[in-house]
Amino acid sequence: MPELPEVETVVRIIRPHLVGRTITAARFSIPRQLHPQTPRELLRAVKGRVIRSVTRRGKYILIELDNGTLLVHLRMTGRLYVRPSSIPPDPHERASFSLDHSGDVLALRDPRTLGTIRFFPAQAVIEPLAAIGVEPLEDTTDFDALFDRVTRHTIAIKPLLLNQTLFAGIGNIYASEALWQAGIDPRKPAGRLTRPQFRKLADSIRKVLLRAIERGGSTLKDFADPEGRAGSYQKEFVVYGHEGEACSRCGIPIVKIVQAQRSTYFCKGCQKG
DNA sequence: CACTAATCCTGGACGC
DNA sequence: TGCGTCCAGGATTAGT
Repeated sequence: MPELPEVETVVRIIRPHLVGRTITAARFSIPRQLHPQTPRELLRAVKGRVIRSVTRRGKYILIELDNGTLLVHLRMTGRLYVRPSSIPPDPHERASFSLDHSGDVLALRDPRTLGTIRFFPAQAVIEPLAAIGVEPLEDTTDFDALFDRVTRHTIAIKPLLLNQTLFAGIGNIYASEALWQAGIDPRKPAGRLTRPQFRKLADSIRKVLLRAIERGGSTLKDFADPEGRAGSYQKEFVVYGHEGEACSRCGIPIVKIVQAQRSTYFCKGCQKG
Protein backbone atom coordinates (compact mmCIF):
# COMPACT_ATOMS: atom_id res chain seq x y z
CA MET A 1 0.00 0.00 0.00
CA PRO A 2 2.06 2.82 1.19
CA GLU A 3 4.64 4.57 -0.87
CA LEU A 4 6.66 7.58 0.23
CA PRO A 5 3.74 10.06 0.46
CA GLU A 6 1.62 7.71 2.54
CA VAL A 7 4.49 6.86 4.86
CA GLU A 8 5.36 10.54 5.21
CA THR A 9 1.73 11.32 6.05
CA VAL A 10 1.67 8.64 8.71
CA VAL A 11 4.91 9.85 10.26
CA ARG A 12 3.78 13.46 10.42
CA ILE A 13 0.52 12.55 12.09
CA ILE A 14 1.74 10.05 14.66
CA ARG A 15 4.95 11.89 15.60
CA PRO A 16 3.39 14.42 18.03
CA HIS A 17 1.53 11.62 19.77
CA LEU A 18 4.67 9.59 20.31
CA VAL A 19 7.70 11.74 21.00
CA GLY A 20 8.53 11.85 24.69
CA ARG A 21 6.22 8.97 25.55
CA THR A 22 7.26 5.79 27.29
CA ILE A 23 6.32 2.36 25.98
CA THR A 24 4.78 0.48 28.89
CA ALA A 25 3.71 -2.72 27.16
CA ALA A 26 3.61 -4.34 23.75
CA ARG A 27 1.75 -7.17 22.06
CA PHE A 28 2.51 -8.98 18.81
CA SER A 29 0.21 -11.53 17.23
CA ILE A 30 2.26 -12.61 14.18
CA PRO A 31 5.79 -13.54 15.26
CA ARG A 32 6.88 -13.87 11.63
CA GLN A 33 6.54 -10.12 11.21
CA LEU A 34 9.30 -9.58 13.78
CA HIS A 35 11.76 -12.02 12.24
CA PRO A 36 14.51 -12.68 13.19
CA GLN A 37 13.46 -11.45 16.60
CA THR A 38 10.88 -13.12 18.80
CA PRO A 39 7.96 -11.30 20.42
CA ARG A 40 9.61 -11.86 23.78
CA GLU A 41 12.87 -10.31 22.64
CA LEU A 42 11.16 -7.32 21.08
CA LEU A 43 9.06 -6.70 24.16
CA ARG A 44 12.17 -6.83 26.31
CA ALA A 45 13.91 -4.34 24.04
CA VAL A 46 11.17 -1.72 24.05
CA LYS A 47 9.43 -1.95 27.41
CA GLY A 48 10.07 1.07 29.57
CA ARG A 49 11.83 2.94 26.77
CA VAL A 50 11.21 6.54 25.80
CA ILE A 51 10.44 7.51 22.21
CA ARG A 52 12.90 10.15 21.04
CA SER A 53 11.84 10.76 17.46
CA VAL A 54 9.75 9.45 14.60
CA THR A 55 11.17 9.79 11.11
CA ARG A 56 11.02 8.29 7.62
CA ARG A 57 13.65 6.91 5.30
CA GLY A 58 12.31 5.72 1.95
CA LYS A 59 9.30 3.64 2.90
CA TYR A 60 10.69 2.80 6.32
CA ILE A 61 9.41 4.35 9.54
CA LEU A 62 12.06 4.87 12.21
CA ILE A 63 10.88 5.10 15.78
CA GLU A 64 13.96 6.08 17.72
CA LEU A 65 13.99 5.00 21.35
CA ASP A 66 16.50 5.85 24.05
CA ASN A 67 18.19 2.48 23.51
CA GLY A 68 17.84 1.90 19.77
CA THR A 69 15.48 2.12 16.84
CA LEU A 70 12.27 0.39 15.88
CA LEU A 71 12.23 -0.03 12.13
CA VAL A 72 8.74 -0.47 10.70
CA HIS A 73 7.84 -1.30 7.11
CA LEU A 74 4.17 -1.34 6.12
CA ARG A 75 4.59 -3.31 2.88
CA MET A 76 1.26 -3.68 1.09
CA THR A 77 -1.51 -3.29 3.64
CA GLY A 78 0.09 -2.01 6.82
CA ARG A 79 -1.34 0.97 8.66
CA LEU A 80 0.25 2.53 11.68
CA TYR A 81 -1.84 4.75 13.92
CA VAL A 82 -2.38 5.90 17.46
CA ARG A 83 -5.70 5.07 19.07
CA PRO A 84 -7.08 5.58 22.55
CA SER A 85 -6.99 2.36 24.55
CA SER A 86 -10.74 2.77 25.02
CA ILE A 87 -11.22 1.89 21.35
CA PRO A 88 -11.09 -1.89 20.91
CA PRO A 89 -8.40 -3.26 18.62
CA ASP A 90 -9.30 -3.83 15.00
CA PRO A 91 -9.47 -7.54 14.09
CA HIS A 92 -6.47 -7.02 11.83
CA GLU A 93 -4.35 -5.34 14.46
CA ARG A 94 -1.08 -7.31 14.52
CA ALA A 95 1.04 -5.29 16.92
CA SER A 96 0.39 -2.73 19.61
CA PHE A 97 2.51 -0.60 21.93
CA SER A 98 0.90 0.87 25.02
CA LEU A 99 2.03 4.38 25.89
CA ASP A 100 2.16 5.97 29.29
CA HIS A 101 -0.02 8.83 30.56
CA SER A 102 -2.84 9.21 28.07
CA GLY A 103 -3.50 5.51 27.61
CA ASP A 104 -2.91 5.76 23.88
CA VAL A 105 -1.87 2.74 21.87
CA LEU A 106 0.42 2.75 18.85
CA ALA A 107 -1.02 0.04 16.61
CA LEU A 108 -0.12 -1.76 13.41
CA ARG A 109 -3.12 -2.91 11.42
CA ASP A 110 -2.09 -5.20 8.61
CA PRO A 111 -4.56 -7.64 7.04
CA ARG A 112 -1.99 -9.37 4.84
CA THR A 113 0.61 -9.47 7.61
CA LEU A 114 3.46 -8.66 5.24
CA GLY A 115 4.60 -5.64 7.24
CA THR A 116 7.69 -5.90 9.42
CA ILE A 117 8.92 -4.55 12.75
CA ARG A 118 12.51 -4.90 13.91
CA PHE A 119 14.55 -3.43 16.71
CA PHE A 120 18.15 -2.28 16.26
CA PRO A 121 20.24 -1.45 19.34
CA ALA A 122 21.62 2.08 19.44
CA GLN A 123 25.11 1.30 18.26
CA ALA A 124 24.10 -1.28 15.65
CA VAL A 125 24.08 -0.65 11.93
CA ILE A 126 20.53 -0.57 10.61
CA GLU A 127 21.29 -2.92 7.81
CA PRO A 128 18.05 -2.53 5.80
CA LEU A 129 18.84 1.17 5.44
CA ALA A 130 22.43 0.68 4.37
CA ALA A 131 21.76 0.50 0.65
CA ILE A 132 18.67 2.71 0.48
CA GLY A 133 18.88 5.31 -2.28
CA VAL A 134 18.51 9.06 -2.30
CA GLU A 135 15.50 10.83 -0.87
CA PRO A 136 13.66 12.13 -3.94
CA LEU A 137 12.42 15.23 -2.12
CA GLU A 138 15.82 16.40 -1.00
CA ASP A 139 17.84 18.65 -3.18
CA THR A 140 21.19 17.54 -1.86
CA THR A 141 21.37 14.76 -4.41
CA ASP A 142 24.50 14.42 -6.48
CA PHE A 143 22.60 14.44 -9.73
CA ASP A 144 25.49 13.35 -11.95
CA ALA A 145 26.32 10.40 -9.74
CA LEU A 146 22.72 9.26 -9.68
CA PHE A 147 22.41 9.68 -13.44
CA ASP A 148 25.48 7.52 -13.90
CA ARG A 149 24.10 4.83 -11.63
CA VAL A 150 20.70 4.77 -13.31
CA THR A 151 22.02 4.73 -16.85
CA ARG A 152 24.30 1.84 -16.04
CA HIS A 153 21.23 -0.40 -16.14
CA THR A 154 19.69 -1.91 -19.22
CA ILE A 155 16.30 -2.72 -17.72
CA ALA A 156 13.28 -0.58 -18.44
CA ILE A 157 13.10 2.65 -16.48
CA LYS A 158 9.79 1.90 -14.77
CA PRO A 159 10.75 -1.30 -12.96
CA LEU A 160 14.07 0.32 -12.17
CA LEU A 161 12.24 3.12 -10.33
CA LEU A 162 10.94 0.47 -7.94
CA ASN A 163 14.50 -0.41 -7.01
CA GLN A 164 14.87 1.26 -3.62
CA THR A 165 18.64 1.57 -3.86
CA LEU A 166 18.39 4.40 -6.43
CA PHE A 167 15.46 6.63 -5.52
CA ALA A 168 14.00 5.72 -2.14
CA GLY A 169 10.29 5.51 -1.57
CA ILE A 170 8.88 5.31 -5.09
CA GLY A 171 6.32 2.55 -5.51
CA ASN A 172 4.15 1.18 -8.27
CA ILE A 173 1.65 4.02 -8.39
CA TYR A 174 3.98 7.00 -8.31
CA ALA A 175 6.38 5.39 -10.77
CA SER A 176 3.67 5.37 -13.44
CA GLU A 177 2.45 8.83 -12.53
CA ALA A 178 5.91 10.40 -12.60
CA LEU A 179 6.81 8.83 -15.94
CA TRP A 180 3.63 10.25 -17.46
CA GLN A 181 4.48 13.69 -16.07
CA ALA A 182 7.92 13.45 -17.62
CA GLY A 183 6.63 12.13 -20.94
CA ILE A 184 8.89 9.10 -20.78
CA ASP A 185 8.02 5.64 -22.06
CA PRO A 186 8.11 3.27 -19.07
CA ARG A 187 9.58 0.57 -21.36
CA LYS A 188 12.58 2.69 -22.28
CA PRO A 189 15.83 1.08 -21.16
CA ALA A 190 17.21 3.12 -18.27
CA GLY A 191 20.58 3.31 -19.95
CA ARG A 192 19.08 5.13 -22.90
CA LEU A 193 17.71 8.05 -20.90
CA THR A 194 19.35 11.31 -21.83
CA ARG A 195 20.60 13.65 -19.17
CA PRO A 196 17.76 16.16 -19.82
CA GLN A 197 15.22 13.36 -19.70
CA PHE A 198 16.56 12.14 -16.42
CA ARG A 199 16.53 15.66 -15.07
CA LYS A 200 12.92 15.99 -16.07
CA LEU A 201 12.09 12.63 -14.54
CA ALA A 202 13.71 13.59 -11.25
CA ASP A 203 11.70 16.83 -11.26
CA SER A 204 8.49 14.97 -12.06
CA ILE A 205 9.08 12.49 -9.26
CA ARG A 206 9.57 15.32 -6.79
CA LYS A 207 6.48 17.18 -7.99
CA VAL A 208 4.24 14.11 -7.90
CA LEU A 209 5.40 13.06 -4.45
CA LEU A 210 5.11 16.55 -3.00
CA ARG A 211 1.63 17.00 -4.38
CA ALA A 212 0.61 13.61 -3.02
CA ILE A 213 1.90 14.55 0.42
CA GLU A 214 -0.12 17.76 0.25
CA ARG A 215 -3.18 15.63 -0.40
CA GLY A 216 -2.42 13.34 2.51
CA GLY A 217 -1.35 10.47 0.27
CA SER A 218 -3.54 8.17 -1.76
CA THR A 219 -6.28 5.97 -0.44
CA LEU A 220 -7.07 2.80 -2.30
CA LYS A 221 -8.25 -0.05 -0.16
CA ASP A 222 -6.24 -0.08 2.99
CA PHE A 223 -4.63 3.26 3.44
CA ALA A 224 -6.11 5.84 5.71
CA ASP A 225 -4.09 8.17 7.85
CA PRO A 226 -3.74 7.27 11.51
CA GLU A 227 -6.70 9.43 12.42
CA GLY A 228 -8.90 7.47 10.09
CA ARG A 229 -9.04 10.13 7.41
CA ALA A 230 -8.40 9.13 3.86
CA GLY A 231 -5.80 10.71 1.65
CA SER A 232 -7.15 12.10 -1.59
CA TYR A 233 -4.34 12.01 -4.12
CA GLN A 234 -5.91 9.02 -5.88
CA LYS A 235 -8.38 11.52 -7.33
CA GLU A 236 -5.47 13.07 -9.14
CA PHE A 237 -4.09 9.90 -10.64
CA VAL A 238 -3.60 10.58 -14.32
CA VAL A 239 -2.73 7.08 -15.50
CA TYR A 240 -2.75 4.64 -12.58
CA GLY A 241 -5.98 2.67 -12.67
CA HIS A 242 -7.22 4.59 -15.71
CA GLU A 243 -6.80 1.93 -18.35
CA GLY A 244 -8.91 2.65 -21.42
CA GLU A 245 -9.63 6.24 -20.48
CA ALA A 246 -8.50 9.13 -22.64
CA CYS A 247 -5.17 10.66 -21.69
CA SER A 248 -5.76 14.12 -20.29
CA ARG A 249 -2.83 15.44 -22.32
CA CYS A 250 -3.33 13.89 -25.74
CA GLY A 251 -6.58 11.97 -25.73
CA ILE A 252 -5.13 8.58 -26.59
CA PRO A 253 -6.47 5.78 -24.37
CA ILE A 254 -4.30 4.89 -21.39
CA VAL A 255 -2.94 1.36 -21.60
CA LYS A 256 -1.96 -1.14 -18.93
CA ILE A 257 0.99 -3.45 -19.38
CA VAL A 258 2.88 -5.76 -17.05
CA GLN A 259 6.56 -5.24 -16.28
CA ALA A 260 8.41 -7.38 -13.78
CA GLN A 261 5.08 -8.82 -12.59
CA ARG A 262 3.73 -5.37 -11.77
CA SER A 263 1.13 -3.30 -13.62
CA THR A 264 2.31 -0.23 -15.47
CA TYR A 265 -0.07 2.38 -16.83
CA PHE A 266 0.96 4.84 -19.51
CA CYS A 267 -0.02 6.76 -22.61
CA LYS A 268 1.46 5.66 -25.91
CA GLY A 269 0.56 9.04 -27.39
CA CYS A 270 2.62 11.31 -25.21
CA GLN A 271 5.13 9.05 -23.49
CA LYS A 272 7.39 8.51 -26.43
CA GLY A 273 10.57 9.90 -24.96
C1' DC B 1 23.10 -8.13 -14.49
C1' DA B 2 18.44 -9.17 -15.94
C1' DC B 3 14.55 -11.79 -16.54
C1' DT B 4 11.02 -14.97 -14.60
C1' DA B 5 8.51 -17.16 -11.28
C1' DA B 6 7.59 -18.10 -6.70
C1' DT B 7 6.95 -16.69 -2.02
C1' DC B 8 5.24 -14.38 2.13
C1' DC B 9 -0.46 -13.45 3.20
C1' DT B 10 -5.55 -11.81 3.31
C1' DG B 11 -9.48 -9.96 1.25
C1' DG B 12 -12.10 -7.50 -2.20
C1' DA B 13 -13.94 -7.59 -6.89
C1' DC B 14 -15.75 -10.01 -10.47
C1' DG B 15 -17.61 -13.82 -13.45
C1' DC B 16 -20.57 -17.64 -13.66
C1' DT C 1 -25.79 -16.77 -2.43
C1' DG C 2 -21.78 -19.27 -3.29
C1' DC C 3 -17.59 -20.59 -5.38
C1' DG C 4 -13.50 -20.09 -8.12
C1' DT C 5 -10.19 -16.92 -10.03
C1' DC C 6 -7.60 -12.88 -10.29
C1' DC C 7 -5.56 -8.95 -8.45
C1' DA C 8 -3.41 -5.78 -5.00
C1' DG C 9 0.33 0.03 -2.48
C1' DG C 10 6.27 -4.43 -1.47
C1' DA C 11 10.40 -6.93 -1.24
C1' DT C 12 13.32 -11.03 -1.41
C1' DT C 13 15.06 -15.16 -3.34
C1' DA C 14 16.03 -19.06 -6.46
C1' DG C 15 16.88 -20.56 -10.96
C1' DT C 16 18.17 -19.70 -15.77
